[in-house]
Amino acid sequence: MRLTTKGRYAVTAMTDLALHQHDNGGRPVSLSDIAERQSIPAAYLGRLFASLRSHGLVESWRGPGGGYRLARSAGDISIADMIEAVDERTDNTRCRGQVNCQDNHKCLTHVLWSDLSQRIQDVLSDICLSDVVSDAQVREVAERQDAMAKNRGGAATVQWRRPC
Amino acid sequence: MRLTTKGRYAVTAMTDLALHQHDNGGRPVSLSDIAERQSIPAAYLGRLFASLRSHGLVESWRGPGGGYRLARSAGDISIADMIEAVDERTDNTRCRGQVNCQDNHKCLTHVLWSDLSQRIQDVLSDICLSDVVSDAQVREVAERQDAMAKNRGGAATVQWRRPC
DNA sequence: GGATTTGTTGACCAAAATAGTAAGGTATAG
DNA sequence: CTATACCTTACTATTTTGGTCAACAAATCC
Repeated sequence: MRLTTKGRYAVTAMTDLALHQHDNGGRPVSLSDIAERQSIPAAYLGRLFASLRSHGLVESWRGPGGGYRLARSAGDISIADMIEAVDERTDNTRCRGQVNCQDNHKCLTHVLWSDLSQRIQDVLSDICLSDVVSDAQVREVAERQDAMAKNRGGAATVQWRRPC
Repeated sequence: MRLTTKGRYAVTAMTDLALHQHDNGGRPVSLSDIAERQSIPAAYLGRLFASLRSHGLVESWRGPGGGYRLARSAGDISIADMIEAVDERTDNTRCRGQVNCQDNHKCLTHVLWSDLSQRIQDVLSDICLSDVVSDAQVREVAERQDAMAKNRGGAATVQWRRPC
């Protein structure tokens, strides 16, 4: 599990999604809105959302008025879930999961690292999206971002469609 | 703080050093011995040790019989210390420590990430080299590695010299 | 003093991963 | 039919990583 820009984008975008999920009567939140609010390249973010979707973290709707919504409750999505979804595991141990990496036994690195990465995984699994969303600092930034956003269009009509 | 091969090498090599510090009457442990035992390219490891040294984690002696020893007690060197020493911080937030990364304020990513990386830092700061060395699995691998090593030369004479 | 050993430093390099772009395709609303 | 918005693939540029090499400096041994 590595902390990289890709994972950061994913967490940021998911946080934005969680924060705006109930705007406009709960209609899906569009990619371009998220990208603009969070200053993330839209085309790049689109690919990240494809991963988030294939990992079952979000649902998507196509066509006008389409966009994304969380597929599970925010309390049920951990930071680890989001990072894992976009950060396709490029094996961390160089041992390719094998146990006979040196002299037909485990190498020292192997022993050290599996424990260490598990601990980090645990930390990230222990924080969920709802924790993030309810954080005071996060709310403060979000409110400023909303204030910044142009008021585009009036209240939308509530609609329900089946996700893709 | 990122978990990469470089940091893994550092932790592995430091662990090896700690384990063999009292061999041969406490004379410095040579780079080539560590590299061979842990299957790490010697030239590469040499550069990592240069970083470890400049960060005050090891002391070095040149010339025949030279090598490295821990500069502090193993209980006083954390995993975070070792990784930080070799993994020259390539700023994790893209905001370059600035606080006005979006709209003249903190961006959401900034808020999220500084907290998250702090938590990981805490985990890695909480484990020290002596914890690693006393781990049962680690000792087991180390003993096998020692058994593997050729018996080169008899007991060396004890010597004391000032580090570089 | 000279050869040898061992760490130190800098320049350099190749391969991989990352971050990002572009373009064509599919589904849906109106 | 057209505009919207997600979906997918292919491509590219840049950065980082992991690694090598050679020259150099210090210490020891003879």
